[in-house]
Amino acid sequence: MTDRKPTDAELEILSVLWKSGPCTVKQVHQALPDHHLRGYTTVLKLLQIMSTKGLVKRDEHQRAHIYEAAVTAEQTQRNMLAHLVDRAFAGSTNRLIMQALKSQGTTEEELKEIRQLLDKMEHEHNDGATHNHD
Amino acid sequence: MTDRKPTDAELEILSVLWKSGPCTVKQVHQALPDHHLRGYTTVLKLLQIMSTKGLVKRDEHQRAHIYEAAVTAEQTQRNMLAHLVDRAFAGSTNRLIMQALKSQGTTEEELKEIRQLLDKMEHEHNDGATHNHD
DNA sequence: ACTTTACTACGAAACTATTCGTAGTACAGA
DNA sequence: TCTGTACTACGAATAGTTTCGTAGTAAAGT
Repeated sequence: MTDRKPTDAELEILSVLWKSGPCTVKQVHQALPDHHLRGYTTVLKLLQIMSTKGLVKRDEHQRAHIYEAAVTAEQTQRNMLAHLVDRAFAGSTNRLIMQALKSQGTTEEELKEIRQLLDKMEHEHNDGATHNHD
Repeated sequence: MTDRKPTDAELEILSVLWKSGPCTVKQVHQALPDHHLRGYTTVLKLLQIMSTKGLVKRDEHQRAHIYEAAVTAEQTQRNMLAHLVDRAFAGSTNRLIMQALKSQGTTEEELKEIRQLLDKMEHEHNDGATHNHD
């Protein structure tokens, strides 16, 4: 349910819904970066399939159905991250983080942001848990 | 060339090659976690396809050909990370890192490791120079 | 009422990934 | 040489994704 792995095309549509909230097919279609390359009915079909998969839910009260993401960005991101860690990083989330840090042109602003989260996590470690330093 | 996006099955095979170095088909097959579920010729076929895609190269001097990864783990990881950032994180690597940090049960050890990399990157920001100290 | 417009539903084609079976071949051992 | 083994090559079946065309329908305009 929450642990589905959307395909690329599905992800593209989910991104629109996450960003814009509930939309008609038309709105989704127009919001796609390459909407002139995709047929309208392609998007419709995709949304229908996603609906049966439980990735989106729809409100049929209007003539033009309203589609809405049924999975949150966070859930999906975590799943995909977990999958990637598994497949390409030999199971090590840490390795993924290190690689991501290296490969981006990070601004100081962003580095600071990460550092703050790091601090927060370290606190939680110290308060809550048994820590073993060997 | 460097920017191919391996499929799941391909990634599984690449992982073996990254870990073990050059291998025969047999060796790859046996190294797969679920090798009893995959046919030998399935792996062979996959390796042949990957060869035409440039993901692996092979040495045909032996009767049993030797396959070797033609892309590095790092390159591939970066590509896949970039792809994921694009698709699922609205282009923000930072958001990916934050999410990854949150979703893992991180040890203090690992947090420290990340912090060190962070320090190093901040230094580079400050003096603008590239210096590798390690 | 009739026509046009804006939608949905759905079948089917095109493509890709993954699977394995069968056929062919080099080589080792009898 | 003959036979069995261990390998490669490759076609073809299956399954999933993505595409869109065509048909049907409700609603709005005339």
